[in-house]
Order: sequence, then C-alpha cells, then structure tokens
Amino acid sequence: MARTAGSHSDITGPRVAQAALRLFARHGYAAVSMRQIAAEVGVQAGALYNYTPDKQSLLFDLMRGHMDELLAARATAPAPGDPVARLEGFTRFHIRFHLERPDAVFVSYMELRNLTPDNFAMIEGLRRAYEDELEGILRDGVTAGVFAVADTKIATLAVIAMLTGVTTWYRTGGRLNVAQVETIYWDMVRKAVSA
Amino acid sequence: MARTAGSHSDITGPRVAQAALRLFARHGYAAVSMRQIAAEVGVQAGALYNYTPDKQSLLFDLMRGHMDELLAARATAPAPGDPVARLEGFTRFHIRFHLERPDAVFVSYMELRNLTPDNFAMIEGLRRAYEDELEGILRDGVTAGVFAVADTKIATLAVIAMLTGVTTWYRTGGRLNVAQVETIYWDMVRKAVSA
DNA sequence: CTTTGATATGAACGCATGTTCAGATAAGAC
DNA sequence: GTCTTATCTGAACATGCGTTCATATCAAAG
Repeated sequence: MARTAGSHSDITGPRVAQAALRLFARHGYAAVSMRQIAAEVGVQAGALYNYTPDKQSLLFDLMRGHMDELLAARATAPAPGDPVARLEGFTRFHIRFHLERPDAVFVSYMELRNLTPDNFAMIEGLRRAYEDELEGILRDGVTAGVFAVADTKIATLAVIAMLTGVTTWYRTGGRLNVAQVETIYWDMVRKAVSA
Repeated sequence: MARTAGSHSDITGPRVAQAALRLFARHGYAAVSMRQIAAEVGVQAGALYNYTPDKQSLLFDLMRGHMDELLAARATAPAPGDPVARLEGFTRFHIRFHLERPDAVFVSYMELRNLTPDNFAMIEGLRRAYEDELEGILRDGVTAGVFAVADTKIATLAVIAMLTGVTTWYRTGGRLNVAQVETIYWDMVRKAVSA
C-alpha cells in the first residue's frame, strides 16, 4: 500500500537512528537485522536505504555522532584553574555526560570490533583526543607536585575505566542521583592520583 | 572421506572450545558461525555437535568455565592479615589472573547479553560471589578505620572496573611486565580507598 | 486539476545461518 | 581378521540475512 501518510523524511530519519541505537545497545550490532530496525520504526526494510547506504554506516554514524557530541560538549566546558580543579571538572563532566546517554556509550565501546578498519581508526582517534585532555591534566598535576602517579598514560586509562564503569550499574530513579555519584567518584579519583 | 585419523574425541573437544573462545573474543558471539569454528578446528560443522548441544551452550560453557576457574583460583589464594594486606592480595590476584586469559575475560563480559536469561543469571551470580569478597575487604577496612569510602558497593564496582580495564591495553612484551602493572594499580587502589 | 518528486512497499536476489542425520571410516576389542 | 563403536562427512532442511528495484502512493507546486 506504499506510503500511508505524507512526507516523512525528516521524521523517519531520526527514528531510524534511534531504533538502531536502541537495538544495537540491547542486542549487539551483529545480532540485530535491518528488518528488526525497520519494524521498530514501523516501515519495511527497503525504506531504511533512503537514510543509510548500508548497515555498517548506520553503526558508524551513531558512533561518530556520539564522539563528536562528546568532544563538542567537552570543548564548551570550562577547564580553568589548578590541576585538581580541572580534574574535578573532567571527572564530573565525564560521569554526567555518560550517564545521560547510556545506549550511545554502550554501543560506542562494545561495537568497536564491528567497525571496518578505516571507521575504527577514525573513532579511535576521537577517543584518544578526549583522553589526551585527562592525561594533560594528570601530567600538569605531577609537574606541580599535587599528583603522584607512576605513569600518566596508565593512570589516564585507569581513571577512564573506573569512571565509565558507572554506566554498568547506574539506573535513574535508583538510590543515588547523578550529583551524589559524581561526588563519590570524584573522591576516589582525587585520592587515587594525589601526592 | 569421513574421519581421516583415529579416535579424536579428547583432542577435538578442547580444540572446539579453544577455537570458539578465540573467535568469539575476536569477532563476537553473534558474528561467528559454527562453520567458522569448525574450519578453525579442521572439521565439518556437523562434527561440532558431538561436543556441544548447540551454539549457546558453547558460549555458556566457556563463560561458566571461566568463572569457575576464577573462583577456584581465588579460593586457593591466601587472604590473611589486615584489610590493607588483603586488598593488596586481591588487587594483584585480579590483575594477574585476568592478564593471563584475555580472551576469556573479554568474552565473559562482552557476551553477557547473548546468554539466555537462565544462563545469564547463573553467570551473574558467580560474578557477584567474586565481587562480594572485595566488598567484604572494603567493609572491614572501613570498620577498622583504615579505609574511607562513601559507599562500599560503589567502591567495589569502581575498583573492579579500574582493574579489569587493564586488559584493554596490556600486551605481553610491552613496556611493562605484569608485576610492574600490579604495583602501579595497587598504588592507585590503595590511595583511592584509604582513609 | 495536473504534474512532479520524495518516500514507501513488497517481492525478489543470492547467500549464509544453526541444526539434523544417514552413511562412511577407522581405531581398538576380541 | 572380524566386529563394534566412536567419530566425522556431506548433503539437506527451513529460515533469515543485507540489499536492490520496479512499482505505488501521496504532498506540494504550478
């Protein structure tokens, strides 16, 4: 019966991306079919190809969009003051940003292996750019004598892993709100790297 | 031409498990076919069903085996002394054990969503049993006044996330050996939870 | 009212999937 | 040297995959 209502391009497009994100996060990229995504949108599978050239691009665009958002949001966040204040700012930003988009976070680090080599390199570059700010903060703190870490690169990865781990257990409406979680993690991060 | 050599049950069985583990870790459970696993073993797909009732059991048995090994290894490790010593023992054990079997670690926490609900509950229970020891150590340390964490449950998850994260970057033959990595992480863990 | 162009359908494409099974093969027991 | 039994092959099964495309539909423009 073809299209049952009017011009839907600007509505269907975002809905395809949303459905793909939701399903990829729940079941994994490889386990989700184009037909499932189409069903979630309320459309036939063929119609998806008005919005993406193929399934791989659907995944890549989601991850690329997430990383762009992350870097853009971080760029507008203030990072002034001494290393301790900057580290606190980074810590709270990271937790808040990641807790606000659990599906995108989940997909962006669980589906890296399903990217083609080129796409993988692109995403990995963006991730490293983000982590580089944290490493810079730690290095400045070590230089200033307020931080003591044996290896800034490892400390960077350790802090990121600890912070991102919050997304595996946090649920909105639970015992703690985001501000409390931020404070708890900031306390641990501060002590972990302090001199 | 059927079987080309003699009785292979005790050789093929482990090889099937190894091949499945390797491929699941590299490409993900959903992206790996029974025919790929069979090819890696050097056998036809049908022969796999002499060793597993289905693909899901192949995944579950790998994860179940990994968790059993983890708990068994931990049970034989000494955990005496004050909370600080116990935490150091746990930290070093966790890093060493996980760095020794990167594929099993990767599969065991990336493929949780591909388990059937029953299988998931089983694995999750084993994981919690492991984490409970760490939480007990932290709680004892808080009681003794040597640790200061706002929430022992969250601190447990934060420490585990940080420690397990080591598997994402560590490569044998790299700049640091396992003992050095243990020491670096122990330093951060100790400070993060100390009073 | 007619025309146009974007948007969707639904069928089809070749190929891959997990799983089953009758039949072939060979190692080890007698 | 025959028999038994564990082990594997190779073909088949129904089903689902990503993707393409001719065709239908409808909103908006003229």
